[in-house]
Amino acid sequence: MNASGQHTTARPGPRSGPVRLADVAAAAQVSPALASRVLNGDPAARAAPATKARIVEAAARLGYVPNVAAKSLRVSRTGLIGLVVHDLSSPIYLELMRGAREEAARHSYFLVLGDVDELLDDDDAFRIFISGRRVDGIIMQGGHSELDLRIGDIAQALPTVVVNAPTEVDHEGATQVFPDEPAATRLLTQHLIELGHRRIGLVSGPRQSMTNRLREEGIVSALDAAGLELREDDRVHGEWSADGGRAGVDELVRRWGPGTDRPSALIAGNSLIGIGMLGAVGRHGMVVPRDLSVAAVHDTWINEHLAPSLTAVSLPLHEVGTVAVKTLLAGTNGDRLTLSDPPPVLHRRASTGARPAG
Amino acid sequence: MNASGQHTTARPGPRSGPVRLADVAAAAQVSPALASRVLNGDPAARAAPATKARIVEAAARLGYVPNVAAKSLRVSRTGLIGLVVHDLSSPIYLELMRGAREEAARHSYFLVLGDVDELLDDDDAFRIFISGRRVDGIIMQGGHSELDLRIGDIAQALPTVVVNAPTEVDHEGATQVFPDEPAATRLLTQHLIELGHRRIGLVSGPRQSMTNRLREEGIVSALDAAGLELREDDRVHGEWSADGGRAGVDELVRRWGPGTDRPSALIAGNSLIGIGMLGAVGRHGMVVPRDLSVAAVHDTWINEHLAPSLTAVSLPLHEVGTVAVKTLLAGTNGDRLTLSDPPPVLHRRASTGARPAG
DNA sequence: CTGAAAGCGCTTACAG
DNA sequence: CTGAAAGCGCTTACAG
Repeated sequence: MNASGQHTTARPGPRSGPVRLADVAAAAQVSPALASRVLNGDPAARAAPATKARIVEAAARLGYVPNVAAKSLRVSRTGLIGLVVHDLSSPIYLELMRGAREEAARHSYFLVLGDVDELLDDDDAFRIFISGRRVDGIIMQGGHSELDLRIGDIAQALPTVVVNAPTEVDHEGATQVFPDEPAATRLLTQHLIELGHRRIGLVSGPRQSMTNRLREEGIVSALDAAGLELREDDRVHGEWSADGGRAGVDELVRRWGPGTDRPSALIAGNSLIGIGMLGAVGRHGMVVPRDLSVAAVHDTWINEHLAPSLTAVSLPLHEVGTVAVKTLLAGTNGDRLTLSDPPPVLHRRASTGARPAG
Repeated sequence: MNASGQHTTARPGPRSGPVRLADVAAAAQVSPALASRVLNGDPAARAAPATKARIVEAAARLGYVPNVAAKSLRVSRTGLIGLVVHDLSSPIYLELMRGAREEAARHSYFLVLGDVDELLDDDDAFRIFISGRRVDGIIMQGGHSELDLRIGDIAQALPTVVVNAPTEVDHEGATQVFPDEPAATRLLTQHLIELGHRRIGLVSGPRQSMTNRLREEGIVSALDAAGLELREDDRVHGEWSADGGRAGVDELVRRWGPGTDRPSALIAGNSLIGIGMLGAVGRHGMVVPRDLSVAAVHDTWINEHLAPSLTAVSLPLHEVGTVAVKTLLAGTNGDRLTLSDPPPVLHRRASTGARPAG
């Protein structure tokens, strides 16, 4: 159109690939630099409103979506958080994952799934995940003895938050976030005491695990306040699973023998154990709660649908997930956060009742 | 040390940041190009074994981990697969997620979690996830009406595999992977027929959902082969949840009224519904399986621990996950794969029994 | 076969 | 305030 007749009409044909920032800039007749600043809301960019509008409009019209890899390379941020879980088949931590995912989304972050065992087995995967700047930070479930040993190393390479299961020792730089476990089991125990139970047993996970110890601590303190105790022969430790719950009840029944005095109520160390216990108690010919009350840690949707429905105390797992992400993104470091908000809540259901008169 | 005294001793101080390919190359005294080729196992790189060893050794010694962002930018591959799920609180698809994660890991891929509703609500998130080259491909659960409508668009932007819930129509370019639903419910129904049941009811998810239709198809065909039918008034459709199961039983009981003839067995459209049904049946004063047999689709670990334990047919969800990833990475396109390996397996448990004599 | 060079698409000191 | 230029760390045609 102009004198030379070239520059205005001879615009390069539409590029085949995805729209780049340069395309937007060209369309809006500004430099890529300015386009970048405006699109990213840089306050220093005080272009004329009309110019800004032109850039935004061009981006929208062309369907511009920033190339994440290029951005990452430039700013050394991936927009990803690694979530390392023990076992993707346990529903207990779904709520935690959910909380973490939601909070991440609020910050325009996405979650990348890692598996503890795989990461430990595959050195390459471990290195890529941890040191390959594949993620900006990592949230991992504590309580896995082998992985716990490496938390220090991991935290050195990457912002790290350990959730849920506190570890023995503090780890240089790793933040820990977990629910107030003793408060939860205290509540559960008090409920049973109020129902008249004087001897209360426990089926839980590995005895030495921090999680078990904290949960026992709450039980013992509540019993203690009532002048009662958690007897050595009334506790069984095993797996954190329904099978563990079943095995625990089997073991207790074996110990009791016929005619012996026995606890009138049992606490399940977690929700899976509780489910297993309920089934096992029935199989031994006892009726819950008439013969034995059962109450569990973790309030999941299943509890309400079990027969009998399972009394349980809720743990703020959703919050653990959100707080873990917040902490990670805030760059807080090395703290140990015990979540007390929301506090554990007792959900009374059909599996707990008054101590039998006998 | 040499004449000039500079070049040998004045090696640049160790760079502060992470080790780059250039550092490895320098340490091994080769070009970055060769280092890249050797480290990536490029068969064209036929350097002397000693040279190769030097490169590998240098990489190991320096703890070199490739920068994922730089690699991505260069090769236009992220090494990530997006997994878009409906509801991170449903345990049913954990097995699918697990299968997908494992298969992804085998190919050195990681999974990024997306949420259907969030992606639909947040246009930015949707665009970044789908078009930002944030992931190399996407696996999404079908059966979400709103998202199903956009499958075509998504598949156009990205290799897409729809799992589990087949959609109404085929989508240009999207592969679908799902279990053999009719085979599963056929097995379940045949089991009940063999137990002597002649009238069998159903509590399932939304009537028009493809998943429900396929599951009904199997039931009807098995009944048909035995000269029986699925009566209109013996089926209830609602949510795919335990609450849905409970509501379904409530509704059926209401319909039956006192003294009426009624089905002697019910099929649960999925595992959550089955759990809800078991609880509800008990609450209505009926004993399973004496008064009513219950059998469900999906064999999860919970079934065994319910009271009574729940008869169920397994679906190859783990395989759906692995096949989805394989398909995605193989670049296969536009097929509809019905998985028949492993075939559905019936797990007989205590919730199904012979038809009462009455 | 190997190396020098270009370039993936961004952002951001730096100069104007 | 804006633009030209450099550079994030890789890989890969291209030339030798």
